[in-house]
Amino acid sequence: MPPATGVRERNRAETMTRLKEVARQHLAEYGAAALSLRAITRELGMVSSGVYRYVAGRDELLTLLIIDAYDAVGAAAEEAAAASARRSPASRWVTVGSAVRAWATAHPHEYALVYGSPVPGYAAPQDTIGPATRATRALVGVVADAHAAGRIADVTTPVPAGLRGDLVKIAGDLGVDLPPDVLARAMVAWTQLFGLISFELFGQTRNAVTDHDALFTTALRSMAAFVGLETGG
Amino acid sequence: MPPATGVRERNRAETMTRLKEVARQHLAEYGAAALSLRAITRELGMVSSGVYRYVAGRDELLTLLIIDAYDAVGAAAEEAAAASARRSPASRWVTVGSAVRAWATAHPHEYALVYGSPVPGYAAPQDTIGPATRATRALVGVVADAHAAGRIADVTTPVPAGLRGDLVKIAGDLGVDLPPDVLARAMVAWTQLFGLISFELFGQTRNAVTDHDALFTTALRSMAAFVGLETGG
DNA sequence: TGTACATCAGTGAACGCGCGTTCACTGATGTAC
DNA sequence: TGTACATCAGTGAACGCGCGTTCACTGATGTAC
Repeated sequence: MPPATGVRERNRAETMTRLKEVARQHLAEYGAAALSLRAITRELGMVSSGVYRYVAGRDELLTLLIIDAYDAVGAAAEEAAAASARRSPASRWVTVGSAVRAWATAHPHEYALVYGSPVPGYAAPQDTIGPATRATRALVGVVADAHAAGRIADVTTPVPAGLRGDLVKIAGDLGVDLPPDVLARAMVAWTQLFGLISFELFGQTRNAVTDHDALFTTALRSMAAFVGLETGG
Repeated sequence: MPPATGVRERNRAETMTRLKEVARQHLAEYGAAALSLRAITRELGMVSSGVYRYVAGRDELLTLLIIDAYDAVGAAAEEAAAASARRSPASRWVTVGSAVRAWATAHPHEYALVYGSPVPGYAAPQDTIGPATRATRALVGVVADAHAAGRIADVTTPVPAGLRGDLVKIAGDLGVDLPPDVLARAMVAWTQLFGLISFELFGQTRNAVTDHDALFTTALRSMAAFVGLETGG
């Protein structure tokens, strides 16, 4: 009785998994710019040309890793959002933001791959767009949940005409129901979060900040208030 | 009558200038990771080994470019701060922030060199620390000026103990007189600014934001209010 | 002013390196009858 | 169940590339007397 999946198919899937694992390790250790097909296949115990049975070339491997990274940070954010569903909106913002930061500090090169300077000579294909929005959707989702529950302070931010259309479209793309001015504040908070993470990981606050945990918590709480998210239970 | 500066000295200074110019061009065109001594000397019309009369190696050239970039963005920020000295604190924040963004969009690879993911295999020496703080000092200076003039709203942000010491030291290093909680808000606004610029330049808002000018102005105004900077004249 | 020596910018050849990708091949796995 | 052919994962050699850096050199510029 031959197994439902033949030996070839199983081997292939297994090798593909190992390939991605080794590639991820190399990315973590040396960074994206230094990612080398030859080095990876060497570590796989395979001859360098063998990799072309699995990926079309270096760019395709990078695309796989980018999708992986977006999915990983997206999953971390979604989990944190789900786990904190019953807490106050402000507390959820802090929780989800901290989850993103925790993932980033644990995987600095993967973070740099997707949120840092673009890899020279590489153009991201369409496949990366979907996974790219997962983390954003989780963060904005916290704001949308708060809005739906009527737990956002009643402040209004002036939104110029040129931006209004963008915000309406973004809300549609993310599948959330948020007034433009609230979404505008959420985007400001969103960029603040990633700006702070980048400064920490890329060394901009070196020689200045020693307690990044404290800075982060303070920043996240401040931005939750800025967005208008309610605290108390 | 021989000139005060000999032919050799003049030639050397001129070649050094050209070298840095070409290097900057290559950086702008191909990015830091692709910066090649051979390509640069080729364009200089010099043989590749000749460059070692001017720089010790690739890392030293990168250091020169990093210092240049920090100085350029710092100068842009300082000019904007000085030119807007008589305007309201909030207006100055918008002005200085916009100047930083204008420089960044005009020099994306230089921006990426200093605020993007670190160049693999390169460790920044001490020489880059001084110039690195110029832009920050200009931005925080706007807040400090407002504080000195009593033009910051009287809100307080809770600052955890671990962060307080960092903030006191940072204020000292930057040579500004600001209470820790105001400086904490300034840092949040500072990271927001660079986060938004990075998202724009690195493509994170592609397919979503079409009017970056409007988003920027909105974000800067919001963050000025967040910090507590007064508007009106 | 003229001469002898010292400095040093730039040359040209060479080193050893690792890279991505191609190509014809072998031999194990799978399939049709 | 057995045989003949098809598929395809992985091999091994080779291609051409550009890189950073070293080294002994030449010839113009500078300096001391």
